[in-house]
Amino acid sequence: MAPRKKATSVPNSPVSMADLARELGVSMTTVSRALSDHFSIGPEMKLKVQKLAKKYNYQPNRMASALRKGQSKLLGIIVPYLEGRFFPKVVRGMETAASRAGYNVVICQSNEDLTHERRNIESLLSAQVAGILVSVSRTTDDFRHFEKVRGRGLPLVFFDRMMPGDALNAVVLDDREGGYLATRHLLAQGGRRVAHFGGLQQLTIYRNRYQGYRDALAEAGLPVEEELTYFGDNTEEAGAEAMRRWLALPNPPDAVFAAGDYAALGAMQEAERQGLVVPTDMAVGGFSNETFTPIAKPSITTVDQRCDEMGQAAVRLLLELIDAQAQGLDFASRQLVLRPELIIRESSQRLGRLSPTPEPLADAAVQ
Amino acid sequence: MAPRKKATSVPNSPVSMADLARELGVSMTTVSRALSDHFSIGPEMKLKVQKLAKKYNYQPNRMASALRKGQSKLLGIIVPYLEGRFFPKVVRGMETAASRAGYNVVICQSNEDLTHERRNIESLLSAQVAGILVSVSRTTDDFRHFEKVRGRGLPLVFFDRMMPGDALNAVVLDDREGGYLATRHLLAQGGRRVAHFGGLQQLTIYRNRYQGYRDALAEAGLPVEEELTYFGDNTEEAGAEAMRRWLALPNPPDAVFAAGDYAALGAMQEAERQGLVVPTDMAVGGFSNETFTPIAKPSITTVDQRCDEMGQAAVRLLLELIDAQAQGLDFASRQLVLRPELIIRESSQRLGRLSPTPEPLADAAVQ
DNA sequence: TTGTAGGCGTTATCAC
DNA sequence: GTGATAACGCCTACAA
Repeated sequence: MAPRKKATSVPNSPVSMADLARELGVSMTTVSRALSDHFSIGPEMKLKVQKLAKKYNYQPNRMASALRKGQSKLLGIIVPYLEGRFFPKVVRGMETAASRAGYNVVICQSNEDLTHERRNIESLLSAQVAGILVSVSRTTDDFRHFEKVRGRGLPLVFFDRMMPGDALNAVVLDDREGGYLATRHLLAQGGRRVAHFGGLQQLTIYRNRYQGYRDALAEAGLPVEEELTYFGDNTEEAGAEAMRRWLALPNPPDAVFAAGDYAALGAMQEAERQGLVVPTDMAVGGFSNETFTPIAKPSITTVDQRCDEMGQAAVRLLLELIDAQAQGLDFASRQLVLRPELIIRESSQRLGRLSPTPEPLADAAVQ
Repeated sequence: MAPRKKATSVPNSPVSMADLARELGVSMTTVSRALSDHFSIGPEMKLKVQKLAKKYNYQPNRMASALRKGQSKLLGIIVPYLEGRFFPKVVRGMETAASRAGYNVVICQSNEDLTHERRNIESLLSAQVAGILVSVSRTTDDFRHFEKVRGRGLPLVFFDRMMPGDALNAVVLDDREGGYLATRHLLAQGGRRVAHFGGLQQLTIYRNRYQGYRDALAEAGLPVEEELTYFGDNTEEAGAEAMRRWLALPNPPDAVFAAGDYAALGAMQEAERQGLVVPTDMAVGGFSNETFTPIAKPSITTVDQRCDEMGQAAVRLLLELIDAQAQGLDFASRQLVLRPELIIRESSQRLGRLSPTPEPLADAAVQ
């Protein structure tokens, strides 16, 4: 039996196509077609149906439609976490783009954990999402769950962090370019010995930022010195620890490019604790344009990741895939690469003047 | 006909209960019951079914189940926006609690706009969510769309910002208490004339923070002076503007409690630009514990909103409502009030010592 | 303890 | 142009 409550207990019970059909004395087919603007329905009939639908505030039952079509109006999103600035901003862009196209987004967090990530995939498959957007967990070294998604013919788009391979759809930042721009800038500001705080090298994004660093050094004819590189988690403590090691060297660096803003901040603070002046004695550049970077004193030079664009682009790509698949077309896999933006602030500016008024925060919010 | 692709194009096509039933030579009923651990099924049969389900990696089609039961495993969330620290953190807590209970969350942004909010509601109703969590848009002054949700018998929980009325389920912060604690602290630090930067007074949260401010003044036997209050958006510029006005007074304040951290920061920076020393000449307290507050120099005293708890508590309340409704029980509406936490930092500490080492960032993240 | 059958709301196919 | 009907996958009242 239908588990729905009696009409008495639920006054505004949802209206179904059958209700409209009955009231108009036509068949459900007609109603369905009129609502989806099918060509075979006469214009005056269409109008009648649509007016009644509006009157009763008819909302199609998406579950029923999804069941019938094997295709819902839901997009699944898997992010490693929802802290910091990056992922919330990307998700924000995704939700905006999705809702413009009449889709809703379902969010899952993998907590940087493979097991969670697998469960997230199952859960989204079970929810019959029309496609999945995923930024791969840091600890993921087995990618069969993603293969399974593709095996089911479900469109899949990676963003920011992708699995290895070529035949993938993805939207990523040109992290190498970001590392290159930041390092070149530090060199241009008179850096002679530029150190690098690198993220964990399992993640492509961090390998690429490191590569950009090396490219910039190579371009300047400088060697990559092992003692000037440190790899760790992007945290203040790790950044401070790296700086302590560097300052204990016989020939310490005079600039540092950190692959993350938290590490940059920690390194900067440690340098100041040890009596150095930033940027004069030690220029600092970070990565991610975290909310605090324009506020820190000195404000921190960093690389912006175009979060919103990334989210919107990923959704657009996914919707194209869904469309193509609905039409039975083959779709060559595509990788979009967004260009990062170097944001120069006080922590790296040795030459030229500092801007007299600090720039306003990008993220100002009312809450 | 079934719109699904042929088996050749989709090798790992999803397995249905009918498939399992056929393979085992039993009825779908048996399979269905075995999978939901129904008492009427023998243990060895249960085992057989569950093993086969595992073998084929059977995932129930939630759309079908939802359609049948009139009840999905989706929770709808409406937030005004996904920027800043607060809402992403709350959503994070919601997703965590929801996924523990086997639910997925669907996110919508209202962009602080009534029209969007109405559309969000329609969209979630259409998606057949099992319940809705909403933080009301700032511009919303018509609440019929929420009444409609309740009219449909769909559980509704407000968080942080609720609509007016009593018979509501909600999880909110005790904003009055937060304002009171912050102001009392500023007075205890020797503030004689404490100013207040207030948010837009349409929102209850800001009215309550203002009320807390007045309560603390009253307790200290001080009057509320109109020239010491300023209302505006929580932005750096507005904070700076307020401070400019106050410093132009014949008898300027020596402390300020801002209902938002961005305004607190702006006010603090403006005071420093005018040559005052924070906290000695001007003590500053904010609200929200934004990511930048521990990093600013001086670090900013603020009120933490227990975001994660709020998200989790809201989901727990919603799930209770869903449960109660499934059992046909009546559920007295309930309002949970979370106690805020005053976080004392450098911007307000005139007495006692400043902590020698700055605390680590709460939000350190790897991205 | 297990099976049969009907229906949730929508849409695609076929017939008129 | 329009209508009747079957099916999507699951759940459950009822029968056996």
